Amino acid sequence: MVATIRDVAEKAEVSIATVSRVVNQNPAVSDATRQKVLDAISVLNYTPSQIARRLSLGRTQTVAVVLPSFFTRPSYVERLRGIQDVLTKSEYDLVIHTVDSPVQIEGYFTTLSHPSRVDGVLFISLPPTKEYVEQYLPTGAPAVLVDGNHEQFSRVMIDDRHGGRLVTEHLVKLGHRRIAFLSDFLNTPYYISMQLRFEGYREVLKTAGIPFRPEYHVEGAHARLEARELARQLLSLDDPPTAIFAASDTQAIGVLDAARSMGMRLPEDLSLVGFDNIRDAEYLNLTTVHQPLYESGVQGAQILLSMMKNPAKPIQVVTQELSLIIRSTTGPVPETGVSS
Amino acid sequence: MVATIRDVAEKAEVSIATVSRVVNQNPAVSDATRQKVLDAISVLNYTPSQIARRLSLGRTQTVAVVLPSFFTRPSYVERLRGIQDVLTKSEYDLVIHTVDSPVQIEGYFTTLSHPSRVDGVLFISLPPTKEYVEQYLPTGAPAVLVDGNHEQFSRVMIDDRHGGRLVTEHLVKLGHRRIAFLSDFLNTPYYISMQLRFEGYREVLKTAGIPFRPEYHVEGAHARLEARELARQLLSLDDPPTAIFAASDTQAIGVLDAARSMGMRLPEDLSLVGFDNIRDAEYLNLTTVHQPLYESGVQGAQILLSMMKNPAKPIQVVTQELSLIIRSTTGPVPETGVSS
DNA sequence: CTGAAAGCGCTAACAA
DNA sequence: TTGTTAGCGCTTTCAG
Repeated sequence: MVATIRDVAEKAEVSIATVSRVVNQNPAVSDATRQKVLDAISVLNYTPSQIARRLSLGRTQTVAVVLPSFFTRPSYVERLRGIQDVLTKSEYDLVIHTVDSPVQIEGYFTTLSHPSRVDGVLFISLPPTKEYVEQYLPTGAPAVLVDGNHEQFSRVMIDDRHGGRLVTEHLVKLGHRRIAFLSDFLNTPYYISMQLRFEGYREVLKTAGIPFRPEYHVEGAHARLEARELARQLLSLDDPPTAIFAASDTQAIGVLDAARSMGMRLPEDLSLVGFDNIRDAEYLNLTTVHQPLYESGVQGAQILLSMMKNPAKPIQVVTQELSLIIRSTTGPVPETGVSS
Repeated sequence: MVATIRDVAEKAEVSIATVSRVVNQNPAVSDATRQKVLDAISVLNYTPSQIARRLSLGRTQTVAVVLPSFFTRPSYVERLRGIQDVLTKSEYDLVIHTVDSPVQIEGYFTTLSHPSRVDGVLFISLPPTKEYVEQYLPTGAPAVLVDGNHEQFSRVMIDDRHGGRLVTEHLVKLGHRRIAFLSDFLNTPYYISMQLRFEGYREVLKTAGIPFRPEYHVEGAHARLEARELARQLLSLDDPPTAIFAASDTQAIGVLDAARSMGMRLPEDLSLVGFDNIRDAEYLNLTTVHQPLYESGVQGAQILLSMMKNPAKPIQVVTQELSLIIRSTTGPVPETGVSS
């Protein structure tokens, strides 16, 4: 029913090899024959079968991106968009796979990245398993980590610990000493980045001679609602923090709402810093750390493209710049604060 | 370098047909041989080539979803997630294509949906072009419209006009007569849905004997920031509306901010209704119309799956239920309002 | 500049 | 229950 290369060859009265040549822009075809072929193609409304082409070429012309199933989050969407934008311009198809449990990760890391399925893989915010590293990385399709950090992978990453320091230093400089840290659960396989931010936070406290107070560290699911509750909890302490460092903007927004519902004004009564600089952060005038989300996708995809073109290429590591964006949710520590 | 079916056959000392049988769970294989093959497979770490399989089967085992390039919006992401969730459980790969200009749509509708590339196509919020309908729909891969409405397509849709009525009736019932409508630009190829909501709005006004006031209809880009400006404009009129119907929750949130920044309280000073019931709407306690976004993806994908299984299947149309979710941003018209 | 033919890795009759 | 074989639609030597 659908025209094949053979139909075109027949109609143009040439061989299928010639048709293949004109389709692939091979210059070794006379203008006359080329025209005949082109005509036949348009008459028959012919499109080459990608599948056949791929089998013949021995490549799938497809790259997979694997990411946690809550790709609903703004940060994943942004990264995905970056990837999508560069892949669209290439000859590669993009297929998306989501994983939601650590056990599933295992499976995906192995079967998915098998050369029979894809020519390359992008992992977003997912740490590779040891099995994958040992068994598939050496022989399998090239892989790159976006928002991940593993010596044996090409990757684009940020210095999360540094980010944690940036935020905390800013707050300390403003005179805050009661600084809380609100984040995801730190003990999940996904969020090593959060742990690093936490470490940066603690480092700066230490340097500033501020003792770490466990009650100032709260964890919960990565969502506004949960963050709001955690913030209420924090702000209801006998000796509440004067500043909150939320490990993501999404969570910072929850804090914002909690503060607002408790009648507090920012930055007069409370200072707040987020992380990521998602759209809403700008909109809400939230002080935050900017990390290039969209660009991380773009760069990851570009690195992958280059690795697929030249498999001998050495590991490439891109560390993206972080910058503190000071907006209106941070200010000097309130005068009225009871000094601890 | 990678094991093929032939390697397995050799190692197991059987024919490739037998290997193919065990791989495809064909019961006509003795347990003994099956075991031999299975062993060989695991020793060689064999995975069948999907490409070869597809070529042989004459199917691509791939479905494409085509959507506007701003898939960054919560509503698209939700729909996409629904599609992804059902496809993950099937044997189909999902490839994503975005289009950003009407001219690109044209191209995608034709080349993309060509049978050589995909077995099925899902279009999200994209109206099919006449060319596509005439040339490709009859012979090409089955297609379904998610959030679209066209007689010749299977589709899952909502009654947007009805949604517009629901909102407006609610407002009218509360006593409002100065009701504004804030939306995307109505004259783009994408948002027919917005136009229908607008029509629903006007119908109810008419029924209620409320003349339509052009200055109460404002349009702008689909974003919080733009909506905030539009709302300010609306609220600064000499005779400002007492209620605003925002055609999407995202825009409603912009209105919320505008009102708040002008010192207005909701619903005392202003009533506000959104549309979609995205996560944030619940979080912000926004009165809105719930439309099953995630489910639209699920259903669209299921319909497509059934069409691919049985191409003779007639067109399936699912109209999803809409429901008005009354939360805290709507209330009776303020007493102090100057009656018009 | 053009054509013949082998082969990419698999599936599915058809035979045995 | 198993093997043989003919494709699927294309790319790519190798000859001419």
